[in-house]
Amino acid sequence: MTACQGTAMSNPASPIAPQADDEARKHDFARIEAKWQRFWVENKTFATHIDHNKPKTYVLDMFPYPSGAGLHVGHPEGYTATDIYCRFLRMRGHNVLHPMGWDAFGLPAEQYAIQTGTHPAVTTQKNIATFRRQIQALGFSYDWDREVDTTDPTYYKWTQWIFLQLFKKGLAYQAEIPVNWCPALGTVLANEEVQDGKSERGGHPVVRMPMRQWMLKITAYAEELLSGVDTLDWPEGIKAMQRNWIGRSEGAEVDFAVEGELGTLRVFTTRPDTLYGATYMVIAPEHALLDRLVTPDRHAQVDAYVEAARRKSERDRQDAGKEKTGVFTGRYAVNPVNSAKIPIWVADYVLGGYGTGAIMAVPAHDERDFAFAKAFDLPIIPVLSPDGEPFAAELTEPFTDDGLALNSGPYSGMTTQEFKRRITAELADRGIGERRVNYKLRDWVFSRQRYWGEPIPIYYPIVSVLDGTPLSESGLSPSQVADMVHTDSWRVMYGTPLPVHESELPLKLPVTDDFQPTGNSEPPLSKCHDWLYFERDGRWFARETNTMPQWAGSCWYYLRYLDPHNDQTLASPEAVKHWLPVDLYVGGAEHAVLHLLYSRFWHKVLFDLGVVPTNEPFQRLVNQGMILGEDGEKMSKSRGNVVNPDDMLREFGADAFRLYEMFMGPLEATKPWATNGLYGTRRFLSRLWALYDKPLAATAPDDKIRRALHKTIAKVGDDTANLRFNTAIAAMMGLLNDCTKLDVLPIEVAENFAVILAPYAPHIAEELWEKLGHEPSIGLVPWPSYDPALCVDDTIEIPVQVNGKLRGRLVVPADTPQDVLQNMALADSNVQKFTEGKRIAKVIVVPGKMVSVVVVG
RNA sequence: GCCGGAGUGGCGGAAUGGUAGACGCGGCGGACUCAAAAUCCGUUGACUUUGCGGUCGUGUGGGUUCAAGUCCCACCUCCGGCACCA
Repeated sequence: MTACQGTAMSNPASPIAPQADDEARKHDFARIEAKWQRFWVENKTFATHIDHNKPKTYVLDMFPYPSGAGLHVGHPEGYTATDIYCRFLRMRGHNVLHPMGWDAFGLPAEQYAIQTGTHPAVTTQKNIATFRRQIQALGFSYDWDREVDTTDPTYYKWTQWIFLQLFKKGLAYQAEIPVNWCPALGTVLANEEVQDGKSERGGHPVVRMPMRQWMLKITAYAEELLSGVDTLDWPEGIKAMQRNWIGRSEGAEVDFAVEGELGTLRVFTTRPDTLYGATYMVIAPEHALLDRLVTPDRHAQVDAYVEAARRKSERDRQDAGKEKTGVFTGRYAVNPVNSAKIPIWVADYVLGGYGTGAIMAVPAHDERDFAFAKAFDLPIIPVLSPDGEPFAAELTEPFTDDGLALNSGPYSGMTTQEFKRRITAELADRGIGERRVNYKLRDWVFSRQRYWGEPIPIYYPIVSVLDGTPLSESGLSPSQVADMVHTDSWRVMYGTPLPVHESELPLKLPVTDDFQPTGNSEPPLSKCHDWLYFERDGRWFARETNTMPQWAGSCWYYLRYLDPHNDQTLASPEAVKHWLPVDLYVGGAEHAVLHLLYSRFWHKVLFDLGVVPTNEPFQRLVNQGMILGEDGEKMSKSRGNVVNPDDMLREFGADAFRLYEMFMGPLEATKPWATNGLYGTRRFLSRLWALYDKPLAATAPDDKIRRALHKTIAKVGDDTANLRFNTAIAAMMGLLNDCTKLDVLPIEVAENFAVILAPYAPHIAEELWEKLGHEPSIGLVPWPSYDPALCVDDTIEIPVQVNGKLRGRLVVPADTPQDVLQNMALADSNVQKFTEGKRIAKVIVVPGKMVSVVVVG
């Protein structure tokens, strides 16, 4: 065992030497951290291989979008947590998979390209390099051999492959969907980019325009996605959000006959028990039957209303608030249960895309119908009350609870539940209704009119407009084909999508320097004629020019990590079988719904295809809380409260930074940044460093410090296993405070302290380990065990309460029996002050805990 | 409005129903220094007492209990998400 070199007190004291010596003995984090980071990379200390002799644990971070701004302090919060956890599990003998990669397709790189002409691939690689450098500077134990990049063709080959499987299963289809088209910008905008019907940037008008889009039929998995939520070890809030997003609701569809031989209008309702109270009907402005329903005298009004509704963006239609608008169509329908004649209105509070796009309105028992009926003076007829008795006065608000029916013919007096069951059955018998389950969840619009995304591996025949014959002229150039398609005699047969053969994947994104919007509604790829048009077997075809959304690459990246270099399959069966599911997934709550839902959807499809062995991808999910600025506000450039990790690392070092990020509070909590706190963790490390300058003692530590050590090992192990990093660090600070008082440092303490610190502050731990004469890496040392007997004190302090108030403390051996405690408590002079002259009604003694005396009088 | 989470010193936070405020930041006092920084030692919930001690104290109001930050009921505030889904 090498003694610490720090025993330099004996140095002959030249006036300068002691100072220089002090300097040399300081914790030089910059040198130490660089040294060990290099060591880990060069020795591939954290490269992971399948090892069936150890329990496997797959710990996943949400991989970042490598933005130009670089890392902010929020990123390393989750990454530090998982790193500590992984290092800890390795020391506990687990086979740990812990990878990192880049979610690198996306809008910012493309916008930057439009502004500067720099190709998105260049920007992306530069940003990735920055992120990688920053992440590595934090000393994380990722297996860098498994790094993935969603923009790498060897990666998106498999994103495309998954799309083809979806297509072949009928889960990918095309539809005309209204999008936000901004003619001035010549581009399609996301809902977030539109405000008050104007583009967020520039304030140009935006119109809703139907456009051909690729859709994924996530609704086919609605039920499975919903029921699967129950099996997940996720925060309740996130699970609730997923359930809410899927939005299952049970009810019935009912046909209403429309007057004038116009057939029937079908509605969806969750309250068929209120059918007798339907006093009017409403259909959505986009309803297919609307045109036929409107009576001639009403056409002008209805058309104007529909036109106005169409112009509003989805968001505006919602932002308009609860102010109800609508127009009578002039037409009536017949209530199937009581033959009442009720008017049909058109109103935009009914959504075209949900249920049947039409409702029966029961104003007495529905908030929205009530507001509408009040606004347009329509009748409100109660058909339900808490006790089945009519309401004494006119309703001032709708009664929406369950209760007993009234005014409902043979059903009067029936409970809501019973009524629903019976009427649904009866409607079904009469052939005018059926039980029905609806979901709020919509199919996923999967195409983007952008350049920087995965090409969708689909192509289409080019045919003659006149007679549909395929374009099979040989000797044409792609540009000539483009010209022909742009005339009106040839067209791309979008109705006949053909999948690119799997052997031709990846379908690479063409290299171009023209990412400018086309100015029409065509995506930028439509300008890459050489890529777009190709001849095969004498016929000409056009490729799909839409690209995939950013979600695509992040939907399945956790699978590619398992076997990132496999060019035969997205990951080998052996790898997926060994590693899945992800045991712990850590990331921000901003992905609570979309990313996690889309990922679960793809995973379930892959499960059905037999590609993965589990039906859920992420068994346990933890959301790290947001880190706010020092002012308690969300960090943002405009507020000027952004903290740059590079600055922090330079001044405090990675170990102090990691400790601080974890010491701030519970991982899940939102908490404000305080750079001052970093002085605390840096001071902790300097004092720790100085501790190892004390003379080392091979003798056993004294009882007190020994107990402190064992308690700390127990506490840090337990807390780390449960992701309670803040209290684990506090415990280590406590141990250091105890050790500081020592004159010599027992080796048992020196070694174990370094080992339990290693997951948290790995650089200094490695250095101390080496100083103690051991071979690196400390990360490979088994987690120390502790003696439970040493974790309880033999002398304890017992509080004594009189009538619930603390009146004394007894310092006694831990095993002091009950009766002795009681006698001591009652004999305590301060306790006696409060029992004197009173009757002792009861004495409760909890051995090892406390004594509670109850007095009366 | 609905769903989820949280309210504890000057600040971040800690507490299997059993001594509230661990640990850290900041403050105060002291040591070292010509001085300052750094470092080290002590102290630090409020009020009160020379001291021992006492009173109050975990968003508010009730309740259960020998004992409540913790459990129950009602409410208030803040944060996050959803929001005309019939």
